[in-house]
Amino acid sequence: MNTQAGTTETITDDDLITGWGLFHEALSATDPLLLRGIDPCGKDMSGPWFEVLIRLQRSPDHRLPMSQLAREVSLSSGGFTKLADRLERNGYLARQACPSDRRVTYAALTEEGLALAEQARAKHVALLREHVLGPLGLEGLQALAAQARKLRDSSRESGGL
Amino acid sequence: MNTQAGTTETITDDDLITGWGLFHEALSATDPLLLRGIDPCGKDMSGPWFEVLIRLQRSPDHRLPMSQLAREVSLSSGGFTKLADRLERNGYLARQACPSDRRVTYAALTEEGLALAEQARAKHVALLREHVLGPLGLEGLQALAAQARKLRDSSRESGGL
DNA sequence: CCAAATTAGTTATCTAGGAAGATATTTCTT
DNA sequence: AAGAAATATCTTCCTAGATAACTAATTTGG
Repeated sequence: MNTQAGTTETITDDDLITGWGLFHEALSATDPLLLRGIDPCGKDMSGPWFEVLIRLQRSPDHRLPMSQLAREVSLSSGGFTKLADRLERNGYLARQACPSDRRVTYAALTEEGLALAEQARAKHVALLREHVLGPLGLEGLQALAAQARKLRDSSRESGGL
Repeated sequence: MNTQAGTTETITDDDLITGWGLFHEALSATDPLLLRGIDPCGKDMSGPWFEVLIRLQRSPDHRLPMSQLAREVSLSSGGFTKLADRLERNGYLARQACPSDRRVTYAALTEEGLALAEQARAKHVALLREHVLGPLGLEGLQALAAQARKLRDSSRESGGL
C-alpha cells in the first residue's frame, strides 16, 4: 500500500514509525539531562518532583488543590497522594485545608520547598539553554514548539473521552 | 537577565520552560492514543510491549539479544528480564541460546508473537496517520522529526557519559 | 596463556504509581 | 429540600521497573 510515490504527498508506514520514534528518542535522551544535578545536593531530581515544584512555585501563594496538581502532572489521585506524602515528609510541602470547599486540600510549598523550587528551576533553565536552545537555535525550538502545540491540542480533543 | 529584547535573539526563562513543556504535553497527550485498542482483544497495549514487539518484528529471524533489546527500549537489564518473562508466559516470546556467544540469550518472537506484532503495528500506523500526520501534515511532521533528530543526536553526545 | 576487567543474564529487594473502593463533601435534579 | 450524581482525598492491594549482588562466559593486557 505504500511505495514511495512523489515524496510530496505520501509517507511510508516505516517512515511514519521512524519519525514518531525520533520524537520519543529525543525526549528520552534529552529529558534526563535537564534534571541532572539540579537537586540541592547536586543530585538529579525526579521528573514528578520537578513538575510539582515548578507549578507550585509559580502559583499564587505557592499552592494548588491536590487534584488539580495531580491532573497537571499526569498522576492519578492515589498516586499523587503518595507523592505529596513524600514531599511533605521531606519538609518541602504542607497540606492546607480549603475553607470554601472542605473536600479540597491545598498542596502548599514550605519555605524550604520554595527555596528548592527556585534553585532547581534556575539550574534547569541553564540546562535547557545548553541542551535544547543551543542545539536547536531559537527557530528550531519555535518550530518544535509550534508542532508540539498542534499535536497536544488535537490529541486533547480526540483523547479527552 | 531576561527582558524580551528583540524577540529575535533572546528568549525568556518562562518561554523556554513553556516551550519544553509543550513537548512533554504533546507526547503525553498523543502517545496513549497511538496504542489505543491495538491489542488483539481490542485493549490498549503497553508502551514497552509495543516497543519490543516492533523491534523484533523488523529484525532478522525476528530476534535480538536480550541486552540489546533492553537498551533499545530503555530498560535496565533486570527490568527487561521480567518483561521478557511476561511476554514468554503469554506465549509471544521464546528465549533462544546463542551458539557463538554462550552468554547471550536471544529474545525471539513466536508465531503468535509475530502475529501480534504485525496486527499491533498495522493498527498503530493507522492511529499515527489519524492523530499525528492528520493534525500536523507532512511538512509539520517532517519539521518535528528534523528538530527531534537534532535534539536526540546532540543529547546522546552530551549524555552518553 | 592466565589473571583481570567486561559483558550477559538472572535474582532478590525496594520504590513509584495505577486501579478500585471507601468517605466526606458539594452540586445537580427534580 | 431530599435524593442522586459528581468531586476530592485517602487507603489497600497489585504490578512494573530500578538497583545491586551474583554467576557464567568472554575479552584483554601483560
